[in-house]
Amino acid sequence: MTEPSKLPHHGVPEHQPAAGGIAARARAAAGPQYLNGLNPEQREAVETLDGPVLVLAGAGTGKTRVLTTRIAHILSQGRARPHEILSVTFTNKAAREMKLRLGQMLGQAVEGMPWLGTFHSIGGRILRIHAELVQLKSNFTVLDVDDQVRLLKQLLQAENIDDKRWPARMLAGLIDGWKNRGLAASQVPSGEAAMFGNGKGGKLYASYQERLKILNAADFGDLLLENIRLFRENPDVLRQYQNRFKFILVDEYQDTNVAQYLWLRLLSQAPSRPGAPLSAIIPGDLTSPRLRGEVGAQSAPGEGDSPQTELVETAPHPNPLRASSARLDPVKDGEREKSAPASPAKNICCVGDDDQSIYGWRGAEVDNILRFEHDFPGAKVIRLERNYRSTGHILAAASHLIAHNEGRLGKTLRTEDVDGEKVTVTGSWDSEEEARAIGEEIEELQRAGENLNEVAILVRASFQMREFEDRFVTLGLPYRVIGGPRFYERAEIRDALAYLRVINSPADDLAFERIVNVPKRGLGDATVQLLHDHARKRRMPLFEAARAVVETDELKPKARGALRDLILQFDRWRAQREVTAHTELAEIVLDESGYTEMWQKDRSADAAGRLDNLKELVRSMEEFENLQGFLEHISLVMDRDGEASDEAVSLMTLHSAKGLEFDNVFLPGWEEGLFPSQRTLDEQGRAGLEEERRLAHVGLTRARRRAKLYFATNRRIHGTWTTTIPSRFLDELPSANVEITESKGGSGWGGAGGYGPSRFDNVESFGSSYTTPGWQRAQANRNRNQGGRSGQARGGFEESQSSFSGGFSRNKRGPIVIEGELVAKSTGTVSEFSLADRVFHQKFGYGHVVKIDGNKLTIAFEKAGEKKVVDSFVERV
DNA sequence: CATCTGGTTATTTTT
DNA sequence: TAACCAGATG
Repeated sequence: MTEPSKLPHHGVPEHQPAAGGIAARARAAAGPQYLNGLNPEQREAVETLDGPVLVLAGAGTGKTRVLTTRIAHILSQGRARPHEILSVTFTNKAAREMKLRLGQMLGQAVEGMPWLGTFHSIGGRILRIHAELVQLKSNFTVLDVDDQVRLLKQLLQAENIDDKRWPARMLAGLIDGWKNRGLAASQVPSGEAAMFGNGKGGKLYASYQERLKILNAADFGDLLLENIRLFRENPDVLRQYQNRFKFILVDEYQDTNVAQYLWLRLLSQAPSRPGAPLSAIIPGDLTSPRLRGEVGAQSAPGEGDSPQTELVETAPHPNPLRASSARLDPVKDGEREKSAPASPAKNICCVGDDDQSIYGWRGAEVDNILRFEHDFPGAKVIRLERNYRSTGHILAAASHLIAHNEGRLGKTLRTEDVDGEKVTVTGSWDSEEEARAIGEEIEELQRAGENLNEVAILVRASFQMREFEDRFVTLGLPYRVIGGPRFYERAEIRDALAYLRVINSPADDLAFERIVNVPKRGLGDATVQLLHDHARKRRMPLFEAARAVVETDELKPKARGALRDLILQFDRWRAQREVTAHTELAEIVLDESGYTEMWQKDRSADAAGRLDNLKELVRSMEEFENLQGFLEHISLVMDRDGEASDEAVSLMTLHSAKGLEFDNVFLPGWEEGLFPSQRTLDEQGRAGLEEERRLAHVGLTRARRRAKLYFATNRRIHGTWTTTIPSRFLDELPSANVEITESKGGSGWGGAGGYGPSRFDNVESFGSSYTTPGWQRAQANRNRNQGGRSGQARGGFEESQSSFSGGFSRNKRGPIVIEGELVAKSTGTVSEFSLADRVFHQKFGYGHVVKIDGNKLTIAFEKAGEKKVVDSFVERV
C-alpha cells in the first residue's frame, strides 16, 4: 500500500500532463469531487464497477488510492451500502489505513465498513457466526504457532515418532503448507502425506484437526480452510454471503495463496439458484491444471534430509500461461475461454503487482495474478504505470532489473519526475566497513538537513542488522528496528494471554499447559504427564483432571499443594470476573499469579521491556468490551506498532519494507549467496531467483530520491569469514543510471595499522574466475577507491581488468602513481616478516607465513585457510 | 525438579 | 560465532 505521506510529496495528479487528453480532463473536471486528481488509468480502475477487474499497480502508482476511491465511488453512486462491500487486505496495517483514508474521503458518513479487514479476520468472523457447522463453538480459540507446535509434539509422541528426525516444527510447516493450498487432511496427495514420519503424515494431519475440534480451536490456516469447507458443505450459507457482497475488493492480489483464491472464487460467483449443485464451481477449481500439476509431478527431492519440504514448495513447472505470447492476450486462447467457470463472476476487483510478489515461500501463488484473466473471464485489466514516487534514475534501474524476470505480466513504470541522482553501487572490504560507510553517509545526509525518518536501511536477512546497530550505537545515531517478533508473539504476552484463556475457557489445555509452571511452581514434566494421563483416560480437559488429581494422593505433597493452590486461584479469578472489569482482572491475575514478580526479579536486560509490554497489553484490552471479545481478536489484530515518533533511521528486512517508502534507501549486502539467497536458489531454482529479483525490485522502488547499493568482499557467515562476489543483480542494472562510487568507509587512512584489514588483503582470492560486468565494475571500483583514497584517482577499467586477471602484481601496479600513506604501505619496504612466522590477524585469526611478496604475505590461517594479506594487518606472535 | 552442558544449526514471516 | 534445545546431571 502506498502511504499517505507520498501525496504531498511527489505527485499528485495535477502535475500530470495532458496524457489523458483534453477529453479526459474535461471528464475529470465534471466528475464528483473525489475523482479529481486521478489519472486516466486510475480513474478507469475506479469507475469500472461491473464485472471482474484486475488492476496491475506497479510500485508507487497509487494503488491504495484507487482502492479507497473505488469504495467511495461505489458508495456514492449508491451501488452498495457499506456492509455490502467485502474488502480484503493481508495486513491489519493495510486495513487500518484503508479505513482511515476512507474516513477522510467520505467524512464521517460511513461508520466503518464491517467487511473491510484481513483475509483471516474476515474468515474468522464468518466462521464464528457459523461455528457449529464446522464442529466448533463460536468462542473458539485461534492458535498461534507455539500452541500448534506443542500440540503436534504431543501427537508425535503418541504415535511414537522420533521428533528428532521428524520435528514438530516441520510438520507444522507441512500442515500449514497444505492448508495454504486449500487441502484438507483427506485431500493431501498420498505420496506427499506419506513422506513425513514414515508414512504417518496424513494421519497426523487428521488427528491434529481432530484435536483442534476437541480443544475448540483453529489455527490460522483453518480460518480460511474451514471457511471454505463451511461454504462447500452449506450452499445456503454461501449463498447468503454471495448475496450480501455486491462488490469484492482485494488488495495485494499477488500474495494470495490457493486457499484465499478458492475462498474468493466461492464468494465472487453470482449466487447460484437454491438447490443448484455446487459442483458446478468447485471441481473446476480443484482440478485446475495448476493445482493438479504441482501436486504429484514435481517432487524431485534430491536431498535426503528434507524431502518433505520439496513437496510443499512450488518448484518451477511448465506453465502454459507463462508462455509470454499467450499470456497477454486471453482472447486468442480459446482453450482457456472454454474451461472458464460456468457462472459469471460478479464485481470483483483485485489490485496487485506481480513484480512485488515476495511471499511465495509463504504459500503465495503468483499464478493467481498471472491467471486472473483466465479465472475471471471477461476481466478488464488495467495497468497503472505512472509512478509518483521515485526519480527517473531509480525507476529506470528498478525497471531494468525486473525486466530480467520471465514470469511476469509486464509493466513499464514511468515517472515525470526529474532524473535525480543516479543509483550508487559501493563495494567495501567487509560488512563492517559497509556499516561504517553507510553510517557516515547517513551522518552526511543528516548534516545536509535530511530527516532521519526518511532514511532506511533494508537488508535481506536480519542477521545483517546487527552490524548496523553496533555501528549506530557507537555513532549515537538514532535508529529503530522495524519488524522482528510481533507483539503478541512475545513470550510474556503469550503467557499473560494463556492465563486469561484458562480463565475464559477452562478447557483450553494448551494455555493451561503453557502456564502451569510459569512462574515456577514445582509443577514440572512429571506432574504434567500425570495430568495428561488422567485427562486422556477420562476424556476431560487438563484443568478438570488437575482438579481430580488433587483429590488423590498420586502426586507428591509438594506438587499436590502447588497444584491445589493454582486451581483455587483460577476459581477465585473466575469468580472475580463477574464483578471486575476485564482490564483490572488482568492486572490482578498477573499480580497474584506471581507472573509480574517473576520478571521484576529477573536480572536480564530485557526484563524491564517485558514488564512494559505487559502494561501495554493491559492497556490494549481497554478497547474491547470484555475478556471474551478481547481474546477472540487478540491473535488476529494485535500488532505492535510502537511508532516511536522520534526521528530515527529505520532498519528492517526487505520483506517488511514492502509498502513503505523513504527518500533515502540504503541497500547493503548485494552479494551472491546472500542476495540472491543461496538457499532460495538451491530450493526453488529459477522461481526462487525470480522471487529474489522481485525482492530487489521492491527494495529499489522503496526509494524516492536516493537508492544506494552496497556489496562487501568478505562477510562472516555462521562465524567464519567468507569471501563473496557481487550480486548478479548488480550486473543487471542499467549502467546509464548507476554510478560506482568509492567507499567512504574509512574516515581516512591516516591511522595506519589500527584501521583493520583493507580491501587489499585478499585480492587474489577474490573471484579469480569471475568475469561478469559486475565483477569488472567491482574491480574498477576497487581501483578507484584506492586511487581516491590516496589522492590520485587513476587506474580505471582497463587497468583493473588486467590486474585482475594477472593477479595482484606489483609491477603492474607500480607505475600507477599513487601517493600517500597507503601506497607507502602497499609498495613498501621489505617485509619485516619471515617465512613460517606465526602471526595473528584480526579477522582470520592465527596462521603462519608461507610466502612473502614485498609487503604482501601469503598466510595459511588455521581457521580461514590460505589468504593473501598486507603485512601491516598481521602481527607476529 | 532445576540447572548445566554439549551438540546442532543457521533467510525472508502479512495472519 | 551464538543461540537454542534436548538430555544428562545434581
